[in-house]
Amino acid sequence: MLEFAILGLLHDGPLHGYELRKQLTNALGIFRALSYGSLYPALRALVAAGHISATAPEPQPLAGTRARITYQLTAQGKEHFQGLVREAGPATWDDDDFDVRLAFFARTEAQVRLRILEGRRSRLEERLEHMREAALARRERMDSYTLALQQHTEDRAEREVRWLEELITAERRGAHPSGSPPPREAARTTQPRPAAYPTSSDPTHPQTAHIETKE
Amino acid sequence: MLEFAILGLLHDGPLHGYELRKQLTNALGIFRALSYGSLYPALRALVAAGHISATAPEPQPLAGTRARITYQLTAQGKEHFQGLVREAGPATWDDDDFDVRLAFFARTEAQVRLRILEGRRSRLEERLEHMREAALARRERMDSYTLALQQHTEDRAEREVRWLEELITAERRGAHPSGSPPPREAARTTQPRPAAYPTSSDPTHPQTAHIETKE
DNA sequence: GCCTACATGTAAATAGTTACATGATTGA
DNA sequence: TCAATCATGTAACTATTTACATGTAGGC
Repeated sequence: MLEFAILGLLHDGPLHGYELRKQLTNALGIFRALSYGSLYPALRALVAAGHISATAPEPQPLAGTRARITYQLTAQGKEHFQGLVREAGPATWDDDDFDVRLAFFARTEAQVRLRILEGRRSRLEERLEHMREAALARRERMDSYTLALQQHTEDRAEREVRWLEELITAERRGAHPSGSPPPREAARTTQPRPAAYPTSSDPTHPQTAHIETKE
Repeated sequence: MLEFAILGLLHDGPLHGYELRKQLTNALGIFRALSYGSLYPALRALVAAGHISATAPEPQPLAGTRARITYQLTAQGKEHFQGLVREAGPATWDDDDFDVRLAFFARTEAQVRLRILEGRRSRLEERLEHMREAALARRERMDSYTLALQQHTEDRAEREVRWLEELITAERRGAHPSGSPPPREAARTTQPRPAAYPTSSDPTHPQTAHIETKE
């Protein structure tokens, strides 16, 4: 999940570790408090895998800073990310994963977006049902705090379902919510297409045209 | 966190593992999908530590079931739990921990309850501030999905702050006496409120916290 | 002189999951 | 016969945090 998020963020342009962390925790809100103890090893693993490349530490660092190492996505990394995006399965429907996926929806094909949104919705509805059953079963034995928590959790889930409903509707209309600017095209690819990958024998859906609805 | 939750649940009476898991996932909503792979080892560790005791597997299991092992809190376990409750520190302010703590508020002293509620609130407010700053900084580079996620996350946090505000107010009114014995069958629920949520997301309507000062 | 923000890293520990294995009973 | 629900458990793995270590530079 962390690697996915790093690749997704790096899609918008090169960044160094420290800044990457800030974006993941503050801007996107995913990863409440990501530690360097997980970030830096992850970055090195991605470099080793060839998904990202690292610049040598800056020879003359800016005033008040230490030399930084800037990471950027390779063509291979871009491919890899797209592969991960398409893999979206049941694991994607729960809390943390879903947020991360949604954060990079602009780089996700419409059909996958819809699958994720609907998967998330039914997951939430399932949970709501379970909660209500359980609540009924033990309603006499519940103190006011448990009850308050339960109701808040239910309320939150209901709200998210309604929100998802809106997103799904917008998606089906082929439009984007909030009348915001459409997802911009990806940054230029400096490398030509890689020749072949071992798993390319798997036939992908041919009708998946990368359609960006431009208003 | 898991051990804390087990001890907390067992406070209400003995349970066997399978049922314990159901309560932790469905009823309390904490632990999205707790696996037996963590539950059973945790139970054994608690037994080894003397915090809970296990009955021998039932000689004659009920129809359609396998022999069960029932666990119950020991006096020592009760003490230990109270110790953990009082330890509530900054780690308690974030998402998962907070829910678990709140779930066992009925067994928590008033002053600790207030500390947790206020800690959680300021944590959320801090997060909101970070998010808004970050959003401002990169608002031109944000696609509609990122924006939608951000707004939903903000909205959720704001709502939780308001909810906490209510809980804190109720707490300050002295709704629950300090160091009181656990309200075993306490908190007569006024109304389960079936599905009476407003259909439109009306931000002006504050969600009523169900901390009824049952006295 | 110390604290904060910037910047990168490692080793050990922790908390949990996944996949597996067993086994009884009920109902389609 | 097959799936589902109930019920307990183990071993291997994964992801992530914590605590530590190093270093620069500006402001109080």
